[in-house]
Amino acid sequence: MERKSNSGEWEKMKKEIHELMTEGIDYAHELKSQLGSSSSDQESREHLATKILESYHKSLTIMNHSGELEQVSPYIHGGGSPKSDDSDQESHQIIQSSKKSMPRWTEKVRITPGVEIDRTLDDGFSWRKYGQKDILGAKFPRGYYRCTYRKSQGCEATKQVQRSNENQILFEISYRGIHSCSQAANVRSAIPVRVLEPDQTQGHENLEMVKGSLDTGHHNYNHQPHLHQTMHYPLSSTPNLESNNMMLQLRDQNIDFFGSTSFSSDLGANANYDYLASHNVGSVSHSTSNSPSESPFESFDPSNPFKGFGGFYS
DNA sequence: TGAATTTGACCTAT
DNA sequence: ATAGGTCAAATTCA
Repeated sequence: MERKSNSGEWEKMKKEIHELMTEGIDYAHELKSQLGSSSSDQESREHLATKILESYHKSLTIMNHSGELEQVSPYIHGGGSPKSDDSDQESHQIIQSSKKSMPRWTEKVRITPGVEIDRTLDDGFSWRKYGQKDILGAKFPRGYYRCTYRKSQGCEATKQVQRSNENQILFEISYRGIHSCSQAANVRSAIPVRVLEPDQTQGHENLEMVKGSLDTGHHNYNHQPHLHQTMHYPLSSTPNLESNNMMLQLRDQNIDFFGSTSFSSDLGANANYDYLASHNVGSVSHSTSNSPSESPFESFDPSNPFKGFGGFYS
Protein backbone atom coordinates (compact mmCIF):
# COMPACT_ATOMS: atom_id res chain seq x y z
CA MET A 1 0.00 0.00 0.00
CA GLU A 2 1.03 3.57 0.32
CA ARG A 3 2.71 2.66 3.54
CA LYS A 4 5.16 0.62 1.63
CA SER A 5 5.81 3.17 -1.04
CA ASN A 6 5.97 6.04 1.36
CA SER A 7 6.72 4.58 4.73
CA GLY A 8 8.70 7.58 5.87
CA GLU A 9 5.79 9.87 5.43
CA TRP A 10 3.52 7.37 7.02
CA GLU A 11 5.73 7.18 10.05
CA LYS A 12 5.81 10.91 10.16
CA MET A 13 2.07 11.09 10.04
CA LYS A 14 1.70 8.57 12.79
CA LYS A 15 4.12 10.50 14.86
CA GLU A 16 2.38 13.79 14.36
CA ILE A 17 -1.00 12.35 15.12
CA HIS A 18 0.30 10.63 18.16
CA GLU A 19 1.68 13.87 19.44
CA LEU A 20 -1.49 15.72 18.77
CA MET A 21 -3.70 13.12 20.37
CA THR A 22 -1.48 12.88 23.37
CA GLU A 23 -1.53 16.60 23.72
CA GLY A 24 -5.28 16.60 23.40
CA ILE A 25 -5.65 14.03 26.12
CA ASP A 26 -3.39 15.98 28.39
CA TYR A 27 -5.41 19.09 27.86
CA ALA A 28 -8.61 17.17 28.42
CA HIS A 29 -7.30 15.86 31.69
CA GLU A 30 -6.34 19.31 32.70
CA LEU A 31 -9.75 20.62 31.79
CA LYS A 32 -11.44 17.84 33.65
CA SER A 33 -9.42 18.74 36.69
CA GLN A 34 -10.36 22.34 36.43
CA LEU A 35 -14.02 21.56 36.00
CA GLY A 36 -14.02 20.04 39.41
CA SER A 37 -12.30 22.97 40.90
CA SER A 38 -13.88 26.25 41.82
CA SER A 39 -10.57 27.99 41.79
CA SER A 40 -9.83 27.76 38.10
CA ASP A 41 -10.91 30.63 35.95
CA GLN A 42 -13.13 30.56 32.92
CA GLU A 43 -10.44 31.83 30.62
CA SER A 44 -8.18 28.98 31.48
CA ARG A 45 -10.91 26.46 30.81
CA GLU A 46 -11.72 28.00 27.49
CA HIS A 47 -8.07 27.91 26.60
CA LEU A 48 -7.91 24.22 27.40
CA ALA A 49 -11.05 23.49 25.45
CA THR A 50 -9.61 25.34 22.50
CA LYS A 51 -6.45 23.33 22.71
CA ILE A 52 -8.36 20.08 22.78
CA LEU A 53 -10.32 21.08 19.72
CA GLU A 54 -7.15 22.14 18.00
CA SER A 55 -5.55 18.82 18.71
CA TYR A 56 -8.39 16.88 17.20
CA HIS A 57 -8.76 19.23 14.31
CA LYS A 58 -5.10 18.99 13.46
CA SER A 59 -5.16 15.23 13.80
CA LEU A 60 -8.04 15.01 11.39
CA THR A 61 -6.29 17.37 9.05
CA ILE A 62 -3.25 15.17 9.01
CA MET A 63 -5.31 12.08 8.43
CA ASN A 64 -7.08 13.74 5.54
CA HIS A 65 -3.94 15.25 4.11
CA SER A 66 -1.15 12.94 4.97
CA GLY A 67 1.05 14.58 2.40
CA GLU A 68 0.91 17.91 4.13
CA LEU A 69 2.75 16.97 7.24
CA GLU A 70 5.34 19.61 6.76
CA GLN A 71 2.69 22.23 6.99
CA VAL A 72 1.28 20.85 10.14
CA SER A 73 4.46 20.22 11.96
CA PRO A 74 5.65 23.80 12.40
CA TYR A 75 2.34 24.66 13.84
CA ILE A 76 2.66 21.99 16.37
CA HIS A 77 6.13 22.74 17.43
CA GLY A 78 6.27 26.39 16.77
CA GLY A 79 3.54 28.96 16.97
CA GLY A 80 1.01 26.67 18.52
CA SER A 81 0.24 26.12 22.08
CA PRO A 82 2.73 25.97 24.83
CA LYS A 83 3.40 22.35 25.23
CA SER A 84 2.30 20.75 28.40
CA ASP A 85 5.02 18.20 28.11
CA ASP A 86 7.83 17.05 25.93
CA SER A 87 5.89 14.43 24.10
CA ASP A 88 7.22 15.45 20.74
CA GLN A 89 10.70 14.75 21.87
CA GLU A 90 9.62 11.36 23.03
CA SER A 91 7.97 10.55 19.77
CA HIS A 92 11.05 11.37 17.83
CA GLN A 93 12.98 9.09 20.04
CA ILE A 94 10.72 6.27 19.14
CA ILE A 95 11.55 6.68 15.51
CA GLN A 96 15.19 7.18 16.10
CA SER A 97 15.64 4.45 18.63
CA SER A 98 19.25 3.40 18.69
CA LYS A 99 18.52 -0.13 19.73
CA LYS A 100 16.51 -0.94 16.70
CA SER A 101 15.98 -4.51 17.62
CA MET A 102 14.41 -3.57 20.89
CA PRO A 103 10.78 -2.60 20.70
CA ARG A 104 10.10 0.64 22.42
CA TRP A 105 7.06 2.51 23.51
CA THR A 106 6.17 5.25 25.88
CA GLU A 107 3.64 5.78 28.57
CA LYS A 108 2.62 9.08 29.90
CA VAL A 109 1.58 8.75 33.46
CA ARG A 110 -0.12 11.49 35.29
CA ILE A 111 -0.22 11.16 39.00
CA THR A 112 -2.49 12.66 41.54
CA PRO A 113 -0.98 13.25 44.91
CA GLY A 114 -2.38 11.40 47.82
CA VAL A 115 -3.88 8.68 45.71
CA GLU A 116 -1.83 5.54 45.68
CA ILE A 117 1.00 6.90 43.72
CA ASP A 118 2.79 3.63 43.84
CA ARG A 119 -0.06 1.98 42.07
CA THR A 120 -0.40 4.82 39.71
CA LEU A 121 3.02 4.29 38.29
CA ASP A 122 3.40 0.66 39.10
CA ASP A 123 3.52 -1.31 35.92
CA GLY A 124 3.61 -4.59 37.70
CA PHE A 125 7.24 -5.37 37.12
CA SER A 126 10.26 -5.15 39.33
CA TRP A 127 12.88 -2.70 38.22
CA ARG A 128 16.34 -1.93 39.35
CA LYS A 129 17.75 1.48 38.81
CA TYR A 130 21.08 1.46 37.06
CA GLY A 131 21.59 5.06 36.21
CA GLN A 132 20.42 8.58 36.28
CA LYS A 133 21.29 11.32 33.89
CA ASP A 134 20.67 15.00 33.56
CA ILE A 135 19.14 15.57 30.17
CA LEU A 136 19.68 18.68 28.18
CA GLY A 137 16.65 20.91 28.38
CA ALA A 138 15.02 18.84 31.04
CA LYS A 139 14.49 20.19 34.49
CA PHE A 140 14.55 16.77 36.01
CA PRO A 141 16.99 13.95 35.58
CA ARG A 142 16.08 10.84 33.67
CA GLY A 143 16.15 7.60 35.54
CA TYR A 144 17.31 4.39 33.91
CA TYR A 145 15.89 1.10 35.06
CA ARG A 146 16.27 -2.47 34.01
CA CYS A 147 14.39 -5.56 35.00
CA THR A 148 15.41 -6.92 38.37
CA TYR A 149 15.66 -10.35 36.78
CA ARG A 150 18.07 -9.34 34.09
CA LYS A 151 20.89 -11.21 35.68
CA SER A 152 19.05 -14.26 36.91
CA GLN A 153 16.73 -14.74 33.98
CA GLY A 154 18.24 -12.70 31.23
CA CYS A 155 15.28 -10.41 30.98
CA GLU A 156 16.28 -7.51 28.76
CA ALA A 157 13.44 -5.14 29.50
CA THR A 158 14.42 -1.63 30.47
CA LYS A 159 12.66 1.59 31.02
CA GLN A 160 13.43 5.25 31.38
CA VAL A 161 11.45 7.61 33.54
CA GLN A 162 11.42 11.27 32.80
CA ARG A 163 9.41 13.85 34.65
CA SER A 164 7.84 16.47 32.47
CA ASN A 165 9.28 19.92 32.53
CA GLU A 166 6.05 21.85 32.49
CA ASN A 167 3.63 19.50 34.09
CA GLN A 168 5.12 18.09 37.21
CA ILE A 169 2.46 15.51 37.65
CA LEU A 170 3.25 14.03 34.30
CA PHE A 171 5.88 11.39 33.77
CA GLU A 172 6.96 9.79 30.60
CA ILE A 173 7.99 6.22 31.00
CA SER A 174 9.77 4.88 28.01
CA TYR A 175 9.91 1.11 27.83
CA ARG A 176 12.32 -0.88 25.77
CA GLY A 177 12.27 -4.59 25.29
CA ILE A 178 9.78 -7.17 26.37
CA HIS A 179 9.90 -8.97 29.67
CA SER A 180 11.02 -12.53 29.31
CA CYS A 181 11.26 -13.07 33.03
CA SER A 182 8.94 -15.21 35.10
CA GLN A 183 7.39 -12.11 36.52
CA ALA A 184 5.75 -11.45 33.21
CA ALA A 185 3.40 -14.35 33.78
CA ASN A 186 2.67 -13.20 37.29
CA VAL A 187 1.86 -9.75 36.17
CA ARG A 188 -0.33 -11.15 33.51
CA SER A 189 -2.42 -13.15 35.91
CA ALA A 190 -2.53 -10.56 38.61
CA ILE A 191 -4.09 -7.76 36.70
CA PRO A 192 -7.58 -7.55 35.34
CA VAL A 193 -8.12 -8.08 31.68
CA ARG A 194 -9.15 -5.27 29.47
CA VAL A 195 -9.55 -5.59 25.80
CA LEU A 196 -10.37 -3.32 22.98
CA GLU A 197 -13.66 -3.23 21.27
CA PRO A 198 -13.42 -5.42 18.21
CA ASP A 199 -14.40 -2.71 15.82
CA GLN A 200 -11.50 -0.44 16.56
CA THR A 201 -9.66 -1.19 13.43
CA GLN A 202 -9.28 2.04 11.62
CA GLY A 203 -7.50 5.27 12.18
CA HIS A 204 -10.43 7.45 12.86
CA GLU A 205 -11.98 4.75 14.88
CA ASN A 206 -8.99 5.01 17.10
CA LEU A 207 -9.76 8.63 17.30
CA GLU A 208 -13.26 7.78 18.38
CA MET A 209 -11.83 5.44 20.93
CA VAL A 210 -9.74 8.17 22.40
CA LYS A 211 -12.60 10.58 22.37
CA GLY A 212 -14.77 7.96 23.95
CA SER A 213 -12.31 7.36 26.67
CA LEU A 214 -12.25 11.00 27.45
CA ASP A 215 -15.98 11.18 27.65
CA THR A 216 -16.86 7.97 29.35
CA GLY A 217 -13.79 6.90 31.17
CA HIS A 218 -13.68 3.73 29.16
CA HIS A 219 -10.11 2.64 29.07
CA ASN A 220 -8.10 0.49 26.84
CA TYR A 221 -4.68 -0.86 27.24
CA ASN A 222 -1.87 -1.66 25.01
CA HIS A 223 1.54 -2.23 26.33
CA GLN A 224 3.00 -3.96 23.42
CA PRO A 225 5.42 -2.79 20.85
CA HIS A 226 4.63 -2.95 17.18
CA LEU A 227 1.11 -1.94 17.82
CA HIS A 228 0.85 1.65 18.75
CA GLN A 229 -2.11 3.40 20.13
CA THR A 230 -2.91 6.29 22.32
CA MET A 231 -4.56 5.01 25.38
CA HIS A 232 -5.86 5.95 28.68
CA TYR A 233 -5.90 3.90 31.80
CA PRO A 234 -7.29 4.36 35.25
CA LEU A 235 -5.46 4.42 38.47
CA SER A 236 -6.99 1.19 39.58
CA SER A 237 -5.48 -0.80 36.81
CA THR A 238 -2.12 -1.40 35.36
CA PRO A 239 -1.18 -2.08 31.80
CA ASN A 240 0.44 -5.43 31.60
CA LEU A 241 1.13 -8.44 29.60
CA GLU A 242 -2.51 -9.22 29.34
CA SER A 243 -2.59 -6.48 26.84
CA ASN A 244 -0.32 -8.59 24.74
CA ASN A 245 -3.36 -10.56 23.77
CA MET A 246 -5.07 -7.43 22.73
CA MET A 247 -2.05 -6.37 20.84
CA LEU A 248 -1.91 -9.59 18.97
CA GLN A 249 -5.59 -9.30 18.22
CA LEU A 250 -5.13 -5.87 16.86
CA ARG A 251 -2.03 -6.70 14.97
CA ASP A 252 -3.89 -9.48 13.32
CA GLN A 253 -6.39 -6.90 12.34
CA ASN A 254 -3.58 -4.87 10.89
CA ILE A 255 -3.94 -2.02 13.29
CA ASP A 256 -0.95 0.16 13.34
CA PHE A 257 -1.91 3.70 13.63
CA PHE A 258 0.02 5.61 16.21
CA GLY A 259 3.72 5.91 16.54
CA SER A 260 3.79 4.90 20.14
CA THR A 261 1.65 4.08 23.07
CA SER A 262 0.74 6.79 25.44
CA PHE A 263 -1.03 6.21 28.64
CA SER A 264 -2.45 8.77 30.92
CA SER A 265 -3.79 7.57 34.17
CA ASP A 266 -7.23 8.85 34.88
CA LEU A 267 -6.37 11.06 37.73
CA GLY A 268 -8.06 14.20 36.82
CA ALA A 269 -8.48 15.51 40.30
CA ASN A 270 -6.75 18.67 41.27
CA ALA A 271 -3.08 18.29 41.27
CA ASN A 272 -1.22 19.01 44.38
CA TYR A 273 2.07 20.10 43.04
CA ASP A 274 3.48 20.88 46.40
CA TYR A 275 2.81 17.39 47.53
CA LEU A 276 4.45 15.97 44.50
CA ALA A 277 7.38 18.20 44.87
CA SER A 278 8.01 16.78 48.28
CA HIS A 279 7.92 13.15 47.25
CA ASN A 280 9.92 10.95 45.09
CA VAL A 281 7.84 10.33 42.09
CA GLY A 282 9.53 8.83 39.17
CA SER A 283 8.84 5.23 38.77
CA VAL A 284 7.82 2.13 40.53
CA SER A 285 9.73 -0.82 41.62
CA HIS A 286 7.10 -3.39 42.10
CA SER A 287 8.25 -5.89 44.63
CA THR A 288 11.61 -4.42 45.27
CA SER A 289 12.13 -2.08 48.08
CA ASN A 290 13.63 1.25 47.52
CA SER A 291 15.72 3.38 49.67
CA PRO A 292 14.45 6.87 49.98
CA SER A 293 17.13 9.41 50.24
CA GLU A 294 17.01 12.56 48.25
CA SER A 295 14.94 13.06 45.19
CA PRO A 296 16.45 14.65 42.17
CA PHE A 297 13.21 16.55 41.90
CA GLU A 298 12.88 17.81 45.39
CA SER A 299 13.84 16.85 48.84
CA PHE A 300 12.54 13.60 50.07
CA ASP A 301 10.48 13.12 53.17
CA PRO A 302 11.57 9.91 54.82
CA SER A 303 8.21 9.60 56.47
CA ASN A 304 6.42 9.49 53.19
CA PRO A 305 3.79 6.83 52.88
CA PHE A 306 4.94 5.64 49.49
CA LYS A 307 7.88 3.58 50.46
CA GLY A 308 7.08 1.04 47.85
CA PHE A 309 7.37 3.66 45.26
CA GLY A 310 10.81 3.47 43.85
CA GLY A 311 11.77 6.31 41.69
CA PHE A 312 14.26 9.01 41.30
CA TYR A 313 16.37 8.62 44.30
CA SER A 314 19.67 10.30 44.18
C1' DT B 1 25.27 -9.73 54.46
C1' DG B 2 22.97 -9.65 50.23
C1' DA B 3 20.41 -6.62 47.50
C1' DA B 4 19.38 -2.07 45.81
C1' DT B 5 20.76 2.64 44.89
C1' DT B 6 23.89 6.34 43.89
C1' DT B 7 26.98 8.58 41.00
C1' DG B 8 31.19 9.57 38.47
C1' DA B 9 33.47 7.48 34.68
C1' DC B 10 33.26 5.45 30.49
C1' DC B 11 31.18 4.15 25.98
C1' DT B 12 28.58 5.10 21.85
C1' DA B 13 26.00 7.52 18.50
C1' DT B 14 25.30 11.75 16.21
C1' DA C 1 32.52 17.67 20.65
C1' DT C 2 28.49 16.61 22.90
C1' DA C 3 24.56 14.28 24.78
C1' DG C 4 22.47 10.10 25.94
C1' DG C 5 23.07 5.60 27.80
C1' DT C 6 25.55 2.13 30.63
C1' DC C 7 28.93 0.38 33.87
C1' DA C 8 30.61 -0.54 38.22
C1' DA C 9 32.62 0.77 42.69
C1' DA C 10 31.02 2.84 46.73
C1' DT C 11 27.36 3.45 49.64
C1' DT C 12 23.01 2.54 51.81
C1' DC C 13 19.33 -0.27 53.20
C1' DA C 14 16.68 -4.13 55.10
